[in-house]
Amino acid sequence: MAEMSAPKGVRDILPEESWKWAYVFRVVQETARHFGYSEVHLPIFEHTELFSRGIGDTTDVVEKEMYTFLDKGDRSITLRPEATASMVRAYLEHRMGTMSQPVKMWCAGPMFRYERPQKGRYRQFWQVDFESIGASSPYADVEIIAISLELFRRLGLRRLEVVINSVGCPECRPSYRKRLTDYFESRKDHLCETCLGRLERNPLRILDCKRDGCKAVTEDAPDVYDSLCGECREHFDVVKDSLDALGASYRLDKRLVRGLDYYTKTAYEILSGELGSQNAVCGGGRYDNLAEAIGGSHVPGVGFAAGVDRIVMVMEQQECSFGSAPSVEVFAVALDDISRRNVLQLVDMLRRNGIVAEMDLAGKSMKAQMKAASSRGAQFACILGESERAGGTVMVKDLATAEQQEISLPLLVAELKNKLTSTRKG
RNA sequence: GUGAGCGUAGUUCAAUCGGUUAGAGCACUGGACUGUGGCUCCAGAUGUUGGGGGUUCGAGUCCCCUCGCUCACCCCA
Repeated sequence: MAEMSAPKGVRDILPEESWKWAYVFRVVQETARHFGYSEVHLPIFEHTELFSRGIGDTTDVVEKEMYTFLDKGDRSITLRPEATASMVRAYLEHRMGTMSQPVKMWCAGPMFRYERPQKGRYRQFWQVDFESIGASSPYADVEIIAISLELFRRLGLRRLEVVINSVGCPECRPSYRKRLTDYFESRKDHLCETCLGRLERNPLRILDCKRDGCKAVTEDAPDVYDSLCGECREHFDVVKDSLDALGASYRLDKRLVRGLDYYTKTAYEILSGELGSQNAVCGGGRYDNLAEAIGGSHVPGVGFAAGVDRIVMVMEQQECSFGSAPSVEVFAVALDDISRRNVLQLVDMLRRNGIVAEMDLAGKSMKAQMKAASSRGAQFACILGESERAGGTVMVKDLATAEQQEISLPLLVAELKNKLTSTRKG
């Protein structure tokens, strides 16, 4: 039944998984607070132009991966493929340049890219995005990298690889680009077809081609580091020194590129070996020319985005803790129809007192209610029948030990809380 | 956009060389046990074999198309 299934490349996060996601978001939120980043909620769609100018109209993302449509007012609208452009747009639109700089914000939400789905890649996927806008100092870059490291440390991710590079700035990149183009031009016949295309549009991209032939050619390609201008070199040195000071290990990789003019200086990614071929769990860098590209004044910025789907995937693979799973503390059981009314009141009273309580909603027999109580994972069953009604009591059964105890109604909450504290967390 | 593998019940899988009415475990519902879950036993419900077309006396099985899933290329978080 095609009409009964979700569109290709999207997925439902169901109860068995959603509590794990909630845990990840809680950790993100807390980490953001400790680093002084404020949460913002930005729109899921924007003017198409924001992305074609902000991301670059020669990128694959903009050329063929965007969900773009005309709305009823004939405006070209695009479901956001990433969050950075919106962040900078919001910064400019709300004149955040008048605030104390940098402005540090984060957001979380779904992103959309029309791509062929595969492991760790969906058409709707979730990212958490941190941006530090308005400071050009390398310490802003370092803080961004540090947040992502601390976030993953708190989540318990292991065996991550941090890869960093500097892609230069509008001062030094053109000359590097020229040297690179000249170099590849002379070895054209060794390049694959896609790289021949890249040669004209974006020669930096050839550096991370995975084909053996191209890889071999890139071995002797001009080094980015030799081409960095003084400012970029100094910036990069401070970033590296600071990471050393923080005890963070990283690998330099001159193949890591962001070929567009708005991306400047620091570029980094954090990779995990548990993800298959979509191995980046986080990626980011500096974009000092993005604000201008989307029509604003010159505002430097740096940030990262981390993929929530992939984070959860790695955490599951590495059996990381997601805190405690939601659990039912009390399941109230009615022995007859008259007791159902009392059970309803009982459950209501327990909930008001902060106890996780449930009851049968399907009109089941007592036996089936008991079964439901244990399949829901309840710790206690509170049984209510004719004799309990008469005595103003409730029969409390510990479902793990099968011990039973009749407790009078006024004492019930205190008794239950007492029994629960031994197993309760947080 | 390109390539490969796979689609049978909610789920995991079975069904001989193409042969009758497509089965089983788990899960679900009910009962044995009329006020006590887990264990056991019994019973029940659930399928357009992803969809369409073709070959054949006969198709879950073979062929074509299509859709979907998975992985990889590509790209990225």
